[in-house]
Amino acid sequence: MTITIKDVARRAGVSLITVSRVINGANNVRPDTRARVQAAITDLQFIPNQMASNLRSRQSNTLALLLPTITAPFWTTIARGVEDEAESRGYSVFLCNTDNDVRKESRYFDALLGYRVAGVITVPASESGSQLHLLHEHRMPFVQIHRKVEGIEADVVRGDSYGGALALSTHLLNTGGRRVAYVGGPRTLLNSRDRLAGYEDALRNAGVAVDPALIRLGTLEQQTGYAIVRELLHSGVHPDAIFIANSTLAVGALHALIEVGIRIPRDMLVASYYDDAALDDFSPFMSTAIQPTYEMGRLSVRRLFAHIAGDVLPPEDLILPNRIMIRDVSAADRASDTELSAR
Amino acid sequence: MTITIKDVARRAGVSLITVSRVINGANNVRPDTRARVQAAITDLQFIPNQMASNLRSRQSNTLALLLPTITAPFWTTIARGVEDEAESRGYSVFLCNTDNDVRKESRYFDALLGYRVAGVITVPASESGSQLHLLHEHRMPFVQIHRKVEGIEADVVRGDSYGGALALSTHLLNTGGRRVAYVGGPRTLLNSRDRLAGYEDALRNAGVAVDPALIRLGTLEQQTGYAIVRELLHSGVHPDAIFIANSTLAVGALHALIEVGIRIPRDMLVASYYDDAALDDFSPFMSTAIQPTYEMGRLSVRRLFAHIAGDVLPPEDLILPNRIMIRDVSAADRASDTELSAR
DNA sequence: TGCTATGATGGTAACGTTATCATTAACACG
DNA sequence: CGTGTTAATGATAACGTTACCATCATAGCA
Repeated sequence: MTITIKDVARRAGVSLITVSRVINGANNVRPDTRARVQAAITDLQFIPNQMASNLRSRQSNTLALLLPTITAPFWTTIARGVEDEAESRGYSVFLCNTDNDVRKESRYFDALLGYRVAGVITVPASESGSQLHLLHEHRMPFVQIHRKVEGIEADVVRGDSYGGALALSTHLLNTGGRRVAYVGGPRTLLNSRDRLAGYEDALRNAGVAVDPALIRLGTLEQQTGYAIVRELLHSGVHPDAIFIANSTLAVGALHALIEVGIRIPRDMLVASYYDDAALDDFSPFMSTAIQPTYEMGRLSVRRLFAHIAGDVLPPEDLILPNRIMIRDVSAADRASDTELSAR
Repeated sequence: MTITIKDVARRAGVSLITVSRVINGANNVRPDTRARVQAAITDLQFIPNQMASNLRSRQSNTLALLLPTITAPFWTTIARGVEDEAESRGYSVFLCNTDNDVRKESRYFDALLGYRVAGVITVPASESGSQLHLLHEHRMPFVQIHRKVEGIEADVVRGDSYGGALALSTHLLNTGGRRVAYVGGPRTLLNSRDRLAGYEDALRNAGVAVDPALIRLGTLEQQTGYAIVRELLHSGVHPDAIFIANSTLAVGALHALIEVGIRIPRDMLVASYYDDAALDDFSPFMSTAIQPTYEMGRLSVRRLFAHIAGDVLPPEDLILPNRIMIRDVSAADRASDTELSAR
């Protein structure tokens, strides 16, 4: 029914093996033989069966990429980086959407192991509950992006959360912030911890005491950002600046600020992690840290290929710098504003 | 090296076939035998080799989904629908990102044919240049979403562009619009044509002449929406309402309106196709048509499975209704506004 | 008791490709 | 001219699973 290598061989008047050699670009085939085989392949519209090839050769030219969701630019830009780098090496990418659900993630792990993909790049669905050890146990090469599962000794590629938070927090302090609030994710996430540490160190470096009342942590949802900022404004702690450590939280936070009529940067200095360039217009006077998502994707593939090639590399934290965009007014501009701490 | 069905069989004291039966849920295995095999599978952490299984059974439990890009909610919501429906039937989905590039798309077609996936769901990269006939020639079942390739007689699942455009245009006319402009995509796209037809019929139904000067078509980019609206405002045709037939164009168009200081709906009635719910706040007074992306994904999988099952169905256009959100002020409110056609 | 129907299990070949080794021809060299 | 070396090609087995058919035990029934 379907065309096989056998049909091609018969038509070209050679053996199966010679066809196989042509397909795989072996160099020990006479040019005219190669041409005859190529012609037969074209004539018959032959497309080699990857299943059979992978089975026999015990190899695969497919990678898998697991992402928490494919509806946010942060993740999809990573996917672009992964795909481009993989494609340049002749590999296809199996894209999987975990929805941050460790059970869905586990099902994908099973499927990927079943398909014997060459390697896996994953943003773990959870830093504590992910069954990443499954991959280890089956000797499946893998690289983590952005998150790091506890107890797993393996590579992680991620942005420099500590550095980004330090830079933005320092900037807020330099431009007049004196009571700088922190709105961020839970301590259970590596990047959230690092960002909090960057914030705290910025305060310490500036000789400003860390006030626990100004530090608000919550889940990484828009709703949460909104709720936290509303509470912050009504709690009587009177922040004059806010550092928001996550892009999704920031959207909610900005809504809360706008709703109450707070003007940025006149009434409140704001700096934030911000991963969706499309939303830039939303916040023209907010300094931001942007993660190198595309590069994270590419680097993780490069690292993965080293493992696939069999290189024995000690597990590493590969940290890429964030892009810091300074966009609010200078301290001088703001100092002239008498409504400084009105709220 | 890797664990195979053979190892499981030896450990459980049964033949290969019995293990295979257990894996595939055959019902003619004694419960205690089944339990022994299950135990052996668990002990050995055996994961069946899908390559071998697919090769021998000439079947696959994998579908492919090709999308123009994965960085826009419109497409990714389709992906959700496809994945959910596929998963409920025990199928995995190979997600592919064509970037609207027919060459990239062709490479994916080759890969998918090579992997002998069970079927393909695709948003063609182009309605004229896509090599969709490749799938036909290789008897690969497929369903198109949103776009329809010329000369290909096959199913298409899409939103009711004509109906959506008719409804919104009619609404603009009903709420006081008299010179309703049309901003939309090129006539080369099926949905763009349908939307233009809906707009024109709305005018005809209302007894309003179609003025070519008010109809502006362009590429589906934000930039284009911006440029078109600026030109429209400076061209002297004085529209008092605009129907924007595409979500991406709408973002640019709104920027242009805001920039010039036009207030919606006071100075200009606006209605638009709008597929990104996240941007809703951007346009609180704009009526919108929202496409049933999730359902489009699910329906296309259901249709695809009918083909995979071997049902012979005549090619069909499966058109799903859009959700129409009416959100601008009423005609009465607006009529009292003396600045009606100031610009 | 003998016969058939049914359920449980197994043996062997096959899916379409590539790994491994073998074979042949061509050629260089002393 | 014989020998060794290399290039081109082929034969066969194997990858890990399932299709197909066979076998055997058990039970039901006349």
